[in-house]
Amino acid sequence: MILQTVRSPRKRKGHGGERRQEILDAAMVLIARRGVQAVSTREIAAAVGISQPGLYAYFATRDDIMAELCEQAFAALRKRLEIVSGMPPGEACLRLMCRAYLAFGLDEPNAYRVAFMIEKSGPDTHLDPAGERALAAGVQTYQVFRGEIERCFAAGMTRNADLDLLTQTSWASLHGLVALMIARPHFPWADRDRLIASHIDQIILSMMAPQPTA
Amino acid sequence: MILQTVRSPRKRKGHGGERRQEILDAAMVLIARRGVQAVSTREIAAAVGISQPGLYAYFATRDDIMAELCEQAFAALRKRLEIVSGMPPGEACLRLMCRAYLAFGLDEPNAYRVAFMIEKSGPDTHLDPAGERALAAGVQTYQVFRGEIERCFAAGMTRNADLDLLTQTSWASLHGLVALMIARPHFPWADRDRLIASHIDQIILSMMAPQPTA
DNA sequence: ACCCTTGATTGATCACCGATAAGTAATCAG
DNA sequence: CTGATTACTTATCGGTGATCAATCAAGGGT
Repeated sequence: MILQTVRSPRKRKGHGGERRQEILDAAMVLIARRGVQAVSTREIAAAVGISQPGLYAYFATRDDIMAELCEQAFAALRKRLEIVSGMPPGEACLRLMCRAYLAFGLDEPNAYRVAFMIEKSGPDTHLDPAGERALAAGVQTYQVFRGEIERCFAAGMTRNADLDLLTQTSWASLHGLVALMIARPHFPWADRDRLIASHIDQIILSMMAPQPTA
Repeated sequence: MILQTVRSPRKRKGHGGERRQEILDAAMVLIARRGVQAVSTREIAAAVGISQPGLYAYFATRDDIMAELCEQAFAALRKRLEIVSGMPPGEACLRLMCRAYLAFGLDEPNAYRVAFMIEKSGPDTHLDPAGERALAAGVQTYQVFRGEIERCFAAGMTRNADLDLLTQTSWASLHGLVALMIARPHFPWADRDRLIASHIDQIILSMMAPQPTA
């Protein structure tokens, strides 16, 4: 595969953050084309027209690049979720937010993968700096999601269950559908639109039903 | 890390299928210890006491080893799900099956990862042989899951929605919780037991409610 | 007892990976 | 013009999955 773009359309005089974003953009394009795991630092470097070690002037690590892309992906998801922030609270608002979440994951599977489906390694319990940043971005997005649910509940939706419990259950359900459909596209899935509708119904139903957990 | 076991406890004379399972067992142990992505063919070979190229007499590819482990993982999940096959159909049966699913994923995160969370690569649409086998194992397990739901529905549970739709929605929800909790253990999760209870409630509720999708 | 075929296993090697070290070329302040 | 700083390079390291020709252990035929 030919990887280099214009072979260094400009060199020298790289004044700060410009190259940095160039690298991130190139990385995202390559990820979309060849998959997250398959993209190498050499490919990224070639795509922006610099040598492979040149990347390390801007990022400490390959994972650092991924972490930055992860932050950007979470920001994009956050933006999608926030389209409901101006809506009157209620069921329609929550439905739309769920729909926005699924649309993001299914429209931009690679951004979604970068945000949610990169696992650092095994069972070692501590977080490296890149992992910290990624998690923080995730938590921030979580809080937007949670905030909207809270708003709808405060405005009179009946269920009085634990807000975090309900938010995490709902988020996990949404994630499950996106992650599975992305990761296993060859599975004999039911009709996509009906599946989405069914899934959202499930979530909304659990939000509005009287709390059965006890 | 010291990887070799007894440094080649026995060499030569690998008569057929015995070595094969040895390799798989060693691979699974190493995966549990160091993570799926971090385990190399050299480590696996050293653990069973053969050279690295020696693996390729038994498996065509590293991914082939993973595919075989994937099949074993799905078989283990299937076995867990089948504990409800002797139960009288009904809500309790479905609840227990959901609980069994979550227990498998959370008890054996690495088996779960191998089964569900290994992504081959990017957006190339076709499946390699290893991927085919993994998918087939997944479908087989799906059908066990689906079969139990069908049995409960046939025995009088009310909802008459599309069975595949409901099964896939439920499976996806379960997967979402497991996948997220496994992949992001540092997220500020709610209390684990209550989260599990809430999640199962959500799924059961959607199964028993009258079909709202239209 | 011998040889010789067969197949399991190996060391050597390939291309590639992420990362580091040290040197070089361009730019800018004075 | 000089010196320092920045941006980048080449060379290299150890590790990866995979391939290859060579080798070693066993077994059967004679």
